Amino acid sequence: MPTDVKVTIFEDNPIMLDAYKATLNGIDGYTCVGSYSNCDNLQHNIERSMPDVVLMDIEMYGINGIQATQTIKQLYPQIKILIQTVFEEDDKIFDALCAGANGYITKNTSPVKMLEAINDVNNGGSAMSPTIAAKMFTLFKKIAPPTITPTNYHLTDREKEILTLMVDGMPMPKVAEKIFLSYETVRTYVKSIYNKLHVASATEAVAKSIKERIV
Amino acid sequence: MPTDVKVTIFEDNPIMLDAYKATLNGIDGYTCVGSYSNCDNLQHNIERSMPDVVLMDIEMYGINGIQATQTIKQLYPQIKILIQTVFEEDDKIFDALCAGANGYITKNTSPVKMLEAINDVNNGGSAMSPTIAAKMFTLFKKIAPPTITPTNYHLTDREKEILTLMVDGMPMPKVAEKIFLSYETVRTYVKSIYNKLHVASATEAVAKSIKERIV
DNA sequence: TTAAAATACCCCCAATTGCGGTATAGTTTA
DNA sequence: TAAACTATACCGCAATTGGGGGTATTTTAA
Repeated sequence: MPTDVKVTIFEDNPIMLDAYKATLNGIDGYTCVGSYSNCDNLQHNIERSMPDVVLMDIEMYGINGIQATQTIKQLYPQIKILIQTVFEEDDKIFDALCAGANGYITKNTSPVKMLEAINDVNNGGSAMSPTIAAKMFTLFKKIAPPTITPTNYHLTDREKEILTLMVDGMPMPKVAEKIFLSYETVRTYVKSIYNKLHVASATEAVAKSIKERIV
Repeated sequence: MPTDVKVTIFEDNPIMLDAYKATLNGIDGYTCVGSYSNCDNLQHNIERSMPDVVLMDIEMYGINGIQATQTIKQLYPQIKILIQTVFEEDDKIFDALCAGANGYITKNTSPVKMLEAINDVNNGGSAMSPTIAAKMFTLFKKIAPPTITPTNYHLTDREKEILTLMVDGMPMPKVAEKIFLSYETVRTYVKSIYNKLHVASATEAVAKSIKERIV
């Protein structure tokens, strides 16, 4: 028999907290190893329970779920975090994803779906409610569009290398130093980059590179 | 009794095509209104079947699933498209999302899950296999701005205005001309921007502005 | 195999930028 | 009301950049 999936719950509402705990402990394959109604002593509580999966309420007093997610992920990247929320706000989703959440489900999700989601994240996948997924798709399209038809500017490896350093704001003399080329050579490459990108300055090149994800 | 969800299938493999068709027609609530093994006469086939949901194989001869998705979405944005794939390549997912897909599931998905996914997209949600979702999360984090908490650099309106023009690659003399300020004044603002952004050059400022969506 | 890229290097010169200042008038706010 | 901030403007100097011209190998592709 495989080991149970160890779950720690963070949930504002004590009634919900108990309900989740009961659900988990009542079903084979899952054990609730910790349940907390706030994120005080977060590190201590995580270290004591050492869960596989954390079920994290996003709306909590004090430290909120997103901050807690960040903290946990920093300390223990292998712990999977499943965010739970009543709201479906775009920026919250966005923040949660950036904080390193592995899944994002709404609170009206059925217990069956919830256990499924816990399984999914525990197995290295991600779980999302359909509405959340739809929002993520929308968000994705919003921030991704620049590369609908990625133009190929035929930059050589050296050119891409130099362009990348330029995007990091490195002045050419430093670039030359870093990649062991003469200053003049770097300048020659930069000129070539400008030609290929149809720009006339470093700022333009950098802007275009980032916007069109050239580097 | 609610109307059946009308589904049109595009699938390379005739055996799979028949299997999907049989599954759909065999279960209450779903009707297969069209099944095609390629995307020839795409528009005609869509117009004749007028589905609620399209089940689209991504790997097909001739017009591929992504192109077809784009075409269908352009013609009939209300039709939901569920992409099906054996592969789980990052750029395919990316392209499919950009083309306007509503869901993305792997072919090893069980019929139950598939019907669920069809329902999800039909109800305006999105469906994703856990592995796909995980990949999307990763992709998302890669292209999302690195700032979890967008830093407020307290730029004044003028500073933002000038920074915006810089991001467009405009040299300072041109900027001065454009906003009717003296060249030296623009330079003073630029210095102030660099201070606030903690950068030392135009390229750095531009890179930071775009990456952190300051402008 | 021959032409075209790609790689690497150099010089000059004018324009632009970065950095250090200073200064004044007006507006906010503590 | 005094202090702080904002918007505007200027100067000098050194460094960096942009644009133009070169030259020479090596690798790639037609």
